[in-house]
Amino acid sequence: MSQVRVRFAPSPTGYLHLGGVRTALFNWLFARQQNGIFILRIEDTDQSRSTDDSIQAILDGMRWVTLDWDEGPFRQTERMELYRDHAMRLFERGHAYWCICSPDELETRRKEAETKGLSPKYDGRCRNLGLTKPIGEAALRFNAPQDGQTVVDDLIKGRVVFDNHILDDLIILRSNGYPTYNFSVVVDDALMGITHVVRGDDHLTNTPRQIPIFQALGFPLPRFGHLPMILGPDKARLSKRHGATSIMAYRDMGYLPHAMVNYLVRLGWSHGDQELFSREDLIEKFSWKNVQTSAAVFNPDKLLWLNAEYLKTSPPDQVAQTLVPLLEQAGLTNEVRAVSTEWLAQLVVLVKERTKTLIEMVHWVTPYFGEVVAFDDEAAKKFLTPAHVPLLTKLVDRFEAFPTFSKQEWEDSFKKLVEEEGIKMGQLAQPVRVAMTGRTASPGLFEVMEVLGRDRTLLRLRRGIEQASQS
RNA sequence: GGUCCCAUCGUCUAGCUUGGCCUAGGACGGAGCCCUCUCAAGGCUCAGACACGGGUUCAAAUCCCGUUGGGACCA
Repeated sequence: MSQVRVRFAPSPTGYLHLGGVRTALFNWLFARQQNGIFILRIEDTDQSRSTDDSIQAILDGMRWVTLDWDEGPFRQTERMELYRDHAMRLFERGHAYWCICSPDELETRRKEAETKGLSPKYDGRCRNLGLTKPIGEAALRFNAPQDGQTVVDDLIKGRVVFDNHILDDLIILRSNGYPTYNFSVVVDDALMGITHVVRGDDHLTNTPRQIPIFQALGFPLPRFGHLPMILGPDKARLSKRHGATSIMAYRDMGYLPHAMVNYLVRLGWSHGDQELFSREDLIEKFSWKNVQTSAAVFNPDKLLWLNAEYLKTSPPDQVAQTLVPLLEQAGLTNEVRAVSTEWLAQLVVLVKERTKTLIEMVHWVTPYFGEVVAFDDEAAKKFLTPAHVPLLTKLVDRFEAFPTFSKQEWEDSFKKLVEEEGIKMGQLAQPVRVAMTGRTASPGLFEVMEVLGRDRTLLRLRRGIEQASQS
């Protein structure tokens, strides 16, 4: 069998959305698994809606989720000659004819047919006129077969049969010389040697229109596969009104690209009960037969959970690295430069169990930069009062007796004080926590001290005592 | 309107090809308990589904037919 060649062919009419990424992902996985070729093709024939910004957004999005392509990006607007040549070839072989019906005429006739309860398809008026060259405004129509059936042996949906008499003589070249969608895809898929056309199932009913064109052009048929749609919570096709649907919006919200990929692949595909997949896992285990036939609702909660999983299990130094630009955005540029990458990784380890996104992580990590920390008003009001001064002072005195920081020794010393005072851990822990982090919620106290180091721990505790005695 | 696709917990899904192992499994979310210096994380437990109706069969979530309900495409 010849080499697998698949493609992802988005229209550049906006950002790259989640559904598109999933389609690209399935194609990419199949290509990688089969040692095939993955092609990126930009379907920008509809120039009125296509923009260069959108093309850039597609490339950026693909790169972010690291779906690399082997050929392309091709642009349809650079291939106009090919479409015209092949359209003319169909005309010369008698598979297409010129049609001089004006759009207005077609519209009125269509309505007439509809009121009579007939099918609204083209009535074939110009089919046998035998026009040899375009006279004024003329479109080229494909002479669609009307007998028999077209069978699609779909990779995902199985065998789907269409009666050919429903087929319309669709326009392949508009009167302005531009090809129509159904024609340009066929030409591209054929010329690019695509072996498996895998796209959204909104294209399933386009397939019987396209197959006869492949055949008339004398090209071999690719296999087809139609992926189910992604729906919003209201079961309507996922769109902007459901909130963020741009892949890049998720980067900005602090999601990890691997978490996105893991989530998206499980939306419509499964491998038993497995939820977490490495890239290698996916390439190895992916198969069309485990792709779901029905549409799936996008579930932000599960995505969030997955992101948290990836935050917890990814190598801390890598997480730290992706966190740096976000810290800089948060105004911590100088602070970040002042510390080592090892220390940043240590910070990630400190907070990763408590955060679900990189944005949350930024928030959790900020107290550990700089010498001193800003106290949260509520927290200080509750836990740094004059009543807390004696106890905190005792603790600092004991800590200062240690020439160096030792997690075990400091923790023992802390617990001993608690015991001697006959109080509960929390009664001392909370004031200490607020003094060190400015907040009432933080990682374990002694982990925090470890990250802060002896000097900063003592400095912050003293500052806490100052604050407490002043309030 | 026509054609096509789809239908298991709230959601993602396993199971359906090759009926019995299904008193339907897992995950997210929810509830509760445990752990605990706070917040998390983690552990354990619970609630929660085969759209409906007919067949076929000793036996159907699984096969067939229909109904209903979603969706897509064609304009």
